[in-house]
Amino acid sequence: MADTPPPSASGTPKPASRRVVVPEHAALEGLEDKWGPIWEERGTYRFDRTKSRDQVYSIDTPPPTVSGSLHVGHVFSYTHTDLIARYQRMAGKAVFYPMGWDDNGLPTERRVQNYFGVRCDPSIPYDESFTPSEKPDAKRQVPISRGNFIELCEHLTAEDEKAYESLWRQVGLSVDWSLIYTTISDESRSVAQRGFLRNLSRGEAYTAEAPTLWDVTFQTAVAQAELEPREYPGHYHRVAFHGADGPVYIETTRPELIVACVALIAHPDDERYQSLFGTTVRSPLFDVEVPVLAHQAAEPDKGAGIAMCCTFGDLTDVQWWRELQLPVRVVIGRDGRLLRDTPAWVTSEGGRSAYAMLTGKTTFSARELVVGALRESGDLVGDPTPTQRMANFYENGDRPLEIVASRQWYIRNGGRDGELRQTFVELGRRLRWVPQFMRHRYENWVEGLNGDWLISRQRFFGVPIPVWYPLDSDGQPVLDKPMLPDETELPVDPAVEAPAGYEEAQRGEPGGFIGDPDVMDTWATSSLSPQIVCGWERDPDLFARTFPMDLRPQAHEIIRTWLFATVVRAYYEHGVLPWRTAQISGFVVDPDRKKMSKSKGNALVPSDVLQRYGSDAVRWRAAMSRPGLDSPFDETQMKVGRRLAIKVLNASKFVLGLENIDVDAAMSHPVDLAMVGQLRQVVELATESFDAIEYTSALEAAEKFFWTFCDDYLELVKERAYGARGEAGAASAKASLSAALSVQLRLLAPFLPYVTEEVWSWWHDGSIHNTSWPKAADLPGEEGDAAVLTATSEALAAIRGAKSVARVSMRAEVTRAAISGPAEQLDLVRRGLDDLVAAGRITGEVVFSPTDPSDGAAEIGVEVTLAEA
RNA sequence: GGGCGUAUAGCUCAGCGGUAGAGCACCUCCCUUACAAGGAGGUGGUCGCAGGUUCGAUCCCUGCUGCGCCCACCA
Repeated sequence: MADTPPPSASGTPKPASRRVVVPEHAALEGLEDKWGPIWEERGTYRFDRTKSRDQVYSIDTPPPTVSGSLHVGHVFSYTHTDLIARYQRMAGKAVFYPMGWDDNGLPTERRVQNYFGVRCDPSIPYDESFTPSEKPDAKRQVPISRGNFIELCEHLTAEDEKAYESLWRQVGLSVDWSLIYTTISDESRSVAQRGFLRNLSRGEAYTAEAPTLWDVTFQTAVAQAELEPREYPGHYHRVAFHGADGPVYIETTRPELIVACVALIAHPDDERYQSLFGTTVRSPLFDVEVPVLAHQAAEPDKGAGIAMCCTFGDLTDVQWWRELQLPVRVVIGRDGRLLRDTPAWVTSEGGRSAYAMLTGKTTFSARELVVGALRESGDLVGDPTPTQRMANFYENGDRPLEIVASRQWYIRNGGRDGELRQTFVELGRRLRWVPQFMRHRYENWVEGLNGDWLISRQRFFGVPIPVWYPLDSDGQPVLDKPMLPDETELPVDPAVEAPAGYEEAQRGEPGGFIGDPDVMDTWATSSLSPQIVCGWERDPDLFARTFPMDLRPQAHEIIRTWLFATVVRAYYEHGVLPWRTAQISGFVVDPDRKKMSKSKGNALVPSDVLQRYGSDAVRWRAAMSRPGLDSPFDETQMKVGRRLAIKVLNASKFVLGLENIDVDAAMSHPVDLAMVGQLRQVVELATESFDAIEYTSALEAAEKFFWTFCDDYLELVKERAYGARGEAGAASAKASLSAALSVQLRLLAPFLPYVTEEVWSWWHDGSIHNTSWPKAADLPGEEGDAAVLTATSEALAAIRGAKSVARVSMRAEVTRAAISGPAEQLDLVRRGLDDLVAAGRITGEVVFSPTDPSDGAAEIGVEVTLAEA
């Protein structure tokens, strides 16, 4: 590895003094393996930390979740970022381009469970000699200690991360691989815990006992941002509550929750229930008295128009509970089963015996039992009618979430504070979004928040909440007197370390302490990615040079999570937006326009595609999908990119194979000046596009010109460059060809880093990726008339067309050419006539016949007479 | 229910007040000293539908419709 920073990009690159060496057989194959190690060795992409903030371009790379494999969609979106990184580097910035792995959290735990056939049981002591089974059985998971479990997580993620890095290197991401981070590392843990402690000290984080969305499979709380509504089959049950003046019918899909009913609720304007408001009714089976209340969130046309409110069946229940100040009646435990103890509010004998049959049952069997009992008691009207109801699921779970009351940690995000919410909306408006319309996603989400951000998880492989609680003389934790570590001690694990002033032996003892058992959700760490990579509090010098960052590239599906959470944390800690620009990439979708994802089984393994077409080709295809737009995967498109890369190779072989190129020779020929003039415009267009993060437009401009350059210009000047019409003409052609090639290779370098580097190495020392982005001024020579090339090319195309129609070779001699067109067009053709004559193989006379402009014939036409075959 | 995006050639997409564009695919031809993993030429579209503005609309406005996504709802 090079210790010295890469040469800064400045000035017009000069060819090496050594002779140009064009290989006999140039090919794309093997370029990845050749250049990857050289870039690493030379430190081509190393961040130059001597540069000040205004000379730095810093990128907040998304750390991919380490859960086994990356797919083609990842390759595309990470390439989009790399295009910008490479452009900025060539444009003279010191590019701060780290890479991270998101390896903490549930996806990792789940993968470890399946991979090794284990599960974490925190009550088991650490076993130093533990080794996972050779033949794990995912169905019969072996319980192991938390310590052993975490070791397995670390082991497996380390393996996965190697594979990820190797893929990214193959793709050619110009990441500075010395700037690697993982979200479970000590450094990330320190940052996450420090961030949390700061939030806590400023009152932005707090703990509260509250209704919490709970996944009974994973045994953890989940946050609003992790919800996924899904269709879930159920039945409507029409059930009678007993009122003073007869039965009141409600409809419910969850009869097992009747015991937890705290009120019946109808809309205040609903005529049917006016007389019932203020009265009470008794629940069937359990005979619990509940009030009938009015609330505007009740919808008259839903079900019976009057709802059974339970604490808690769904989020509307939570709203009613909060706004109508209803009691909490918890019947479902964290295991998803009905509580063993008969609830205290069920007082009648009949009610208590009715509950007896439900204790410890799953919600599913409890429902069946309750329905049977209701049918028997006559409180069920008719048969349950099947329905598809929407239920909230944890995005990684497969059982509907329950709502349980539990103590959790929260960070304020405006979900319960309109003013704060508005602050975050405002911050979102100050961010530059690419594409712009993605801002709506953000505003939709922030404005729809209904609670603070729940960050604690009852899991194992994550960043521990850095908090202890003293135990009173009864051994009960004193929750309102948390004990916090000093920032210098971070990271801490309260599960194995004792707080200051305590001995480990006092853990769990009366008068001793306990550690908070929870870990933070992975977003609570990744929301600090700018702080982690920029060295917040660890390396103030680096931080000053890189933060706030320039670019946050990410997928649109995680605007509500990663992007929003990062804005929240940076605002609290630094009072600023964490970056200037958010670049939102679209999805790669399958031919049916469905998002490609591993879980859907339609994901493509990228290594195959990269192998077959080459990295440059795949990158080209990625670059053709514009920011924020979904793009279908289509292999035939890869071939187009590959063809471009091959063309670069071949055209370069031709240009650099010319003898005695004098780069300082005067460009004098009108066709040369025209080509160079057009290229100047392309440079400006490509630069503007890149500055606007419109990499696709930059590519299109460069590519379109390049094909014209090859198909028309190169053909026109080939003979002249070989010296057929004298030294001056040849020198002009060769100087133009070489200048244009240099500029075009650099325009294409961000897209095709391998082939451009290969060609560059034939005639330059050092990497093309450390040279300067081309400027119009790199193309010397007087201002030419760009139209000369266009007109001459048009005439050449007409000659080719005539030959094609006549079914003769392009080499066929033309004994007479009559060129027609508007007079001013013909003048342009005259200026390039010698090249046209050579390229068109015109051996006889050329006549010009101007057309009358009033005829409307604006095009150049050529009538040819061909030599006898 | 609210919002965002999108609709142009068989496919993927540009364009955008002034006579429809590219690439792929398809057809025809051509071994030409950078390139047959190539080159040249060609076929192909009432620019989703209906109104409106305008001398003129694929483009601007309004309303529909299809597709995709985000948010909300979940009795």
